[in-house]
Amino acid sequence: MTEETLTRKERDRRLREDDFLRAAEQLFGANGYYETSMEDVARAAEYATGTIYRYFESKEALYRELLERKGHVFFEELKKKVPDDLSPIDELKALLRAELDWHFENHAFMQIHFEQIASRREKKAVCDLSPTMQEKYAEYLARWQDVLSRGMKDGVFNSYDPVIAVAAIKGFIEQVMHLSFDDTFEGGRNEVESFLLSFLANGLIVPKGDTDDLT
Amino acid sequence: MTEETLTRKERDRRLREDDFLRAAEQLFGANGYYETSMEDVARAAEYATGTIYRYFESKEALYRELLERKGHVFFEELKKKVPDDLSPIDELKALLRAELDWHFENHAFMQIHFEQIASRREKKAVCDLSPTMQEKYAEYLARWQDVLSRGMKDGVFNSYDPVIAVAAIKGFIEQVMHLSFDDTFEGGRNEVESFLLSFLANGLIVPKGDTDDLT
Amino acid sequence: MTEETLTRKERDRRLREDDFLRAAEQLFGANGYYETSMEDVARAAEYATGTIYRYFESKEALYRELLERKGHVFFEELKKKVPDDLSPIDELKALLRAELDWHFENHAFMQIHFEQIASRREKKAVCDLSPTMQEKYAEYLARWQDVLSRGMKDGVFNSYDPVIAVAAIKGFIEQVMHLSFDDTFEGGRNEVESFLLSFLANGLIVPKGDTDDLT
Amino acid sequence: MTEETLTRKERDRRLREDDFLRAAEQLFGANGYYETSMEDVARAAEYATGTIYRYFESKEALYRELLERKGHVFFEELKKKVPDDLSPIDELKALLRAELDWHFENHAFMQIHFEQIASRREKKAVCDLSPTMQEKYAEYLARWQDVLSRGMKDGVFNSYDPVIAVAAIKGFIEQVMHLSFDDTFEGGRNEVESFLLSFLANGLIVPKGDTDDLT
DNA sequence: CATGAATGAGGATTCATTCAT
DNA sequence: CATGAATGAATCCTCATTCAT
Repeated sequence: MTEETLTRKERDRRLREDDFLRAAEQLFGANGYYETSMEDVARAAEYATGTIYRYFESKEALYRELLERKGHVFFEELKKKVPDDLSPIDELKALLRAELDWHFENHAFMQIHFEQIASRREKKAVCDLSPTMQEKYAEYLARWQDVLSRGMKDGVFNSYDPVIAVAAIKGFIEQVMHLSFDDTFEGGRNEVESFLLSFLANGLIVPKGDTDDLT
Repeated sequence: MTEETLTRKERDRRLREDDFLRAAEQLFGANGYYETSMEDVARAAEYATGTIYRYFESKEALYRELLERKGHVFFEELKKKVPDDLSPIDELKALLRAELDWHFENHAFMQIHFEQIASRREKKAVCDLSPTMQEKYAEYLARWQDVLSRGMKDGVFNSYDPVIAVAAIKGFIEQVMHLSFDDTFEGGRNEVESFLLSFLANGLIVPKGDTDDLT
Repeated sequence: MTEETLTRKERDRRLREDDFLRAAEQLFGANGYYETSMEDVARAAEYATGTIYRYFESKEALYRELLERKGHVFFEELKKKVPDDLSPIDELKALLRAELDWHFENHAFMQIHFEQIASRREKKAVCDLSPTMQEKYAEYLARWQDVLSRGMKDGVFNSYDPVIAVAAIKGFIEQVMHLSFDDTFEGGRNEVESFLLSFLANGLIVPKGDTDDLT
Repeated sequence: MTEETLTRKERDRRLREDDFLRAAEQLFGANGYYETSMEDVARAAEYATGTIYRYFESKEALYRELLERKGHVFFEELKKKVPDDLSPIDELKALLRAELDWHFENHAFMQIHFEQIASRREKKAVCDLSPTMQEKYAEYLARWQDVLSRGMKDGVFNSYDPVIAVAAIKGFIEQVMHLSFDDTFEGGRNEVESFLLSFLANGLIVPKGDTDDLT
């Protein structure tokens, strides 16, 4: 009985938290962290200003929690969608598809993520992530690097410094994603996906017989 | 005489403006727009707070002017460094090198640019650029697209939607740039450049005899 | 039956009230009125926040009630411990001892009392006492004054304005009490009592033959 | 020239600070720390709310500065008014008079002091004083204790624990002061002074031949 | 009657902007 | 034209109090 009560309470609490997190996601995503006031979030969530503070210690805590929760979900989905016994090429494709899924389904959050990422260097990020989340993110990058490294060792990928290559591929994906939310761009998810795979496969420049060396 | 006076005034005015823009560039770059106060800028520029307002209407105007001026310089340099009579491949290389030069010489500004870019979509960008600058930026993208299109037509580049391809290449460059300013990354300008060219030439995936089709 | 029910209800009500008053006494005493929230009180009393308001109209009412009840108890004890047929000297001693007893047994409350006293003048006291309690307090001061007056008339006390003398003696007692709760002070109840009595008897300054007049 | 400018600036700054400190003294004194808002202080000082923050970091800092400055002045006056080559009795009298002067001339401040003192024990004081001021206060208490100790050694004062005796005398003075600001009390500064000296000299209880021991 | 989530007015603080000197 | 003190709107956050369950 006590247990059920607690559970219900816990569930209720979660529901409220989610109300605020959802509202925060939309607003931070649409207007940015600094251009969103706690009152905005409260109003969007249809609560009074003070109510947020029963669930989140501060604006920063709300923001951090949003990053944490969403990050958690992202990594969970990744785990589900990308088995770890694939060949490098298949894993690359699976990772790419999982990212695309995520981007297309979490547009507002990705805006926040980009804002966070853009200011990650130097000291200007709104907040630091929890050690747990930092670690998860590091693991995630490590996975990308690992996929590339394995593929290079197997000879199915060209050889690059995996650290650079991962950064490059991710920037590449991100820009294409950005683009795909631009009103002027007409392609859909499929165009984007096939472009990415094709580009990764063939690069930009057509090999020209014996002289395919650019540098 | 009047003319000379005006000129001197104009020149003086420019000097002051530059003082503020330089200070703003450093601070916005290091701490972000919202974490930089006008007083910070004034102090860094060694003027009084109110003085900024003789040169810039508002904080936003200062920020916009910074983007405008720097953008202008960037496009000027591009014009100088990249002649317009090159073959697609050479122009691509020249564009790439010019961007790399710029990135490495304007680190603080690029931070600002990334912050701006990250929030470009939706309504959250700190400010809109002037029509002139928007046009220049559009021309610049068009130039990239044109280079790619020409190369595709000539058969030296693989065929993609040029709009996507440009976005991809730019995201790709930007991330690698970001990385190159990361303390943990050890490569220098040359590593970065050769990586980019090589990746553009060869892509990631090694063509495997007859089955080089990934999709 | 109705009567017994009411009685039980009444008794229950009292029990709840006492729970809150006890908690409030501890917290107001330890942290002060303004640094104690109603939620703090509720938690300490092991009730929900809202429950307090079934028993006390407001935070101020809770505070006032605390002063009233405790004041009432204090005056009751005084009545019990200090018979009213004593000689001035014995009554003085009895009053003093009763006060000391009270102080040592109600440390937290005395903190509150001191906070109240310190801000009694002007308009800054947290609340006014009820007329009843004000009257009781006035009577209590009057009793002190009466003791002194009688003693003066009898020639066993030196002659002073009784109003000043009472204030002085009470401030004197209070400070010594304050001190006795200070960690750095090592004396106990007995030291304090004997000091007070001795000081009242002899004053500070040793009479010097014929010239014991200071003024 | 530069020097004069700086001096003028410094002086101006001091004047503003004093405006705020004066307003704060009145309001904190009259209504207490917690019942005084920064807006109240600003309005009383005839400035806008934000202006205070150019002079004091926070409400607490304003309060602390008030205690510090006033404390400093008090100790300065004490130094001027009480030479340190007096006999114990004369020094006692001089200290007493200096305190009375101060009390009568700084009524509002004394209210604040009492509020601070009342909550000094436990953890509820609004703020801690600076180490410097704490030291000065300790020295001041030490001086009182020293006067008493010397007098006791010389045989002109009765022997008590100086720590208790000082507490007692100060409480004694404070209450009489409090009283003197009460509307119902009709005595003035002289009555108060002569009462205090006389009480210190003779105590309350008339020595009764051989049996002057009360305990 | 108890509960504790929700409320929202109130207060501390910040900072872009103004303006008298 | 420079100055920097003053401004006050805007924002974060607290907490006494209410009220639906």
